[in-house]
Amino acid sequence: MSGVKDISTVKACPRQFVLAINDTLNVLSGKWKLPIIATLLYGKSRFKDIQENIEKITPRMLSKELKDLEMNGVVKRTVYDSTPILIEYSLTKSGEDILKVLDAMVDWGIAHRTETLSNV
Amino acid sequence: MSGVKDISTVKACPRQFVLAINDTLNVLSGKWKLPIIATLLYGKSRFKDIQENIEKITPRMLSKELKDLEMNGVVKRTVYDSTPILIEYSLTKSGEDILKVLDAMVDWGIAHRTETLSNV
DNA sequence: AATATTAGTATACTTAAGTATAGTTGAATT
DNA sequence: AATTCAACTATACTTAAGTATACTAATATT
Repeated sequence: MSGVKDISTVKACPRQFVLAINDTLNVLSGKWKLPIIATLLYGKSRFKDIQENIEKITPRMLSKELKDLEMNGVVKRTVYDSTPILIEYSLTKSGEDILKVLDAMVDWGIAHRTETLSNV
Repeated sequence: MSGVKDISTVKACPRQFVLAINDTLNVLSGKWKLPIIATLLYGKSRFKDIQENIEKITPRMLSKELKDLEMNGVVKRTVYDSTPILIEYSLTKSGEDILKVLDAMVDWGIAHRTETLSNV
């Protein structure tokens, strides 16, 4: 019921829809956001693991993006006060739910490739 | 059947899914892509109209982004050989179908706001 | 003939995003 | 006591994205 369903609906596209789309794009855009989210979906959780899983990301970028995702409520950082200290990154509920968006993107991307190939 | 349905599926996320997601992000990312697509969905079609509809976009950026979207098969440029010459921009089938992605983004964005507010 | 309109292009510049490389802190291992 | 490891931070730099301002070519209007 919250979705944009057709063009006539878009004509009256409310501000909160625009904000919602921008929030979503914010979480997904940039070179490393998607690899990081995918890695966390896959189950890897420690800084080192994520870094090793994503070839060529620098610790600087990983740190920056993780902070960014944490601030945006997509990633949760947990410090385990064990010895040695363990820091675990995980997706929040919202973070996991973003799969639905990725799902729609996969569908569109594949359909689009088919579409554009058939028009050559 | 092309969608990413759950985490176990993601574990085996095929290359073509990644490519598809990247294609989609490519079409949507940047400061002006969404406003342009929204304007075309709304029905405006001439360069001037689009420019007037999107406050603060420079002709340079509009020109660049339209070319980009055209190359990506999302926008179609039609030259009407009338006097005066008329150039019309419109969304392709794929371009219109991207509404489904926007739809998923609206849903996630709104749910995410609700979610994060409830966690304060 | 001078001015306006549409659909842009050209050049120079600024800001944002990302990279490279080295260093830090605190505990653990040898 | 010296080295290693995890989880980063700091500084300097490059590349990409976006802005500002002015201009052009082809017609149309006054």
